[in-house]
Amino acid sequence: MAGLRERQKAGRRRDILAAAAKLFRRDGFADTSIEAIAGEAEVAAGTVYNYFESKGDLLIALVALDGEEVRAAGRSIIASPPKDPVQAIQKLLTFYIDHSLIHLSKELWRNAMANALSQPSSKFGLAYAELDRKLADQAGELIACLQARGEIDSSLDPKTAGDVLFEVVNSLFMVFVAREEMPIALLKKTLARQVKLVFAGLCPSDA
Amino acid sequence: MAGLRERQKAGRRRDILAAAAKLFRRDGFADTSIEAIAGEAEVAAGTVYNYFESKGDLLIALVALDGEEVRAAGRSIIASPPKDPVQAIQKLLTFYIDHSLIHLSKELWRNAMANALSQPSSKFGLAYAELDRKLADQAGELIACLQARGEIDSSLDPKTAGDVLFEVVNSLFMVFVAREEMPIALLKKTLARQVKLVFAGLCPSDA
DNA sequence: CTACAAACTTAAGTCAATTCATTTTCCGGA
DNA sequence: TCCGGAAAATGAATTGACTTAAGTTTGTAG
Repeated sequence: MAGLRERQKAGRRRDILAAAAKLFRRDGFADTSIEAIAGEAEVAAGTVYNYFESKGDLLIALVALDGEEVRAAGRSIIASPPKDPVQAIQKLLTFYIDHSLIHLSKELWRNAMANALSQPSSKFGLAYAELDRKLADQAGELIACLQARGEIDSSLDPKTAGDVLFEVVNSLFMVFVAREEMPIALLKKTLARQVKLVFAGLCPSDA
Repeated sequence: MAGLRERQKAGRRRDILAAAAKLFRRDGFADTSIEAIAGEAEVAAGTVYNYFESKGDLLIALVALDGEEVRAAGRSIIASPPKDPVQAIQKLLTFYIDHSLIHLSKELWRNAMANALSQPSSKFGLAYAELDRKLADQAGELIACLQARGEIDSSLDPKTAGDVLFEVVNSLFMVFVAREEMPIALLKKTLARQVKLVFAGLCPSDA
């Protein structure tokens, strides 16, 4: 009968996460205290720790929500990728980038990544790592799809190719969020250059 | 005459950094307090803040020392790279990896990276970013060198290629330090697979 | 030799995340 | 309806990074 206690618990969790989302976005991560989040959610500070292991976990939980959204949308790109393989890859990766700033600022991304890095074994640190893996797998799926159409050397391991492409976009994204002044256009331009290079490869052409 | 004050100051700085290195290595980052570092260096806690902006900066200073060492050693590899271009690249990148754990544990790397990420504009956050850039540039130099020997398509931008290769090794290194149980052999194996793929490129071979 | 200013050190704070002993709330059974 | 115990909430206490204001030390100019 989904007892009252269960429902209250789920509700509290939502309330706390919503309060955190609101305050993190409004005041930033560093300037939002647990007290403030607790106040906004109308609970005591200690209660927050019954639902989340730390302030950082709260942020990573938000990132994870965002990640699921991106991943779901990414599927539709894979379903009908552009003819040109380089464009297909660019489209998926650019999509990841464009979505990243809809819900979260650069400051929040920095702190989320920093927390995931320094606490990789916590419940939410693992969640972050898994999200990354899923997005890399998604890139791998796209590669497999392009291989099936003969656009990409079919002797290559699509998983490895997906990993490399995700590493490239993820590394560039880290630089992007680390520099408050760097415009998203520059990130995309750099990404395009690097994807082209990965596509062409380093070995001398037979020309 | 290199006034007494100057010399004392340099000495203190060295003492504090040495104390931090000792305690970080022995007890880990989280379990080492500024008080303890100050005690080991025989100064007051506040004094530490005259030399370093934060506990994280202290760690990044250690990483920077390590980084300079790696970079200097990397030059000798570039000076006489192996004949085979894939092997040359592997040798440089594998060297970075092998050096990484000589002075710093996985836990220290995680915390150093996390600090550099969350405070990218602090003095030492910038130092970390610059170190990364220098290592990426070094990879670019190697590519340029291989291009000069005709081992690599000379129409490619060596800087871009160096960036991509460094992103690959750096991303894999982050996964490596995030997983306490991951052996260095697996990291190298994965790196080898990805480097080969970047070398070959994704486009269908003309076979 | 002496007085002064700049730079340094210190120790006593402040502040906010996290913990924990205690109280309150909910549930199932008598 | 009432009771015992488990789960959850509470907020005061703890902890440790970082700040600051006051006191020292050092180099220097008169």
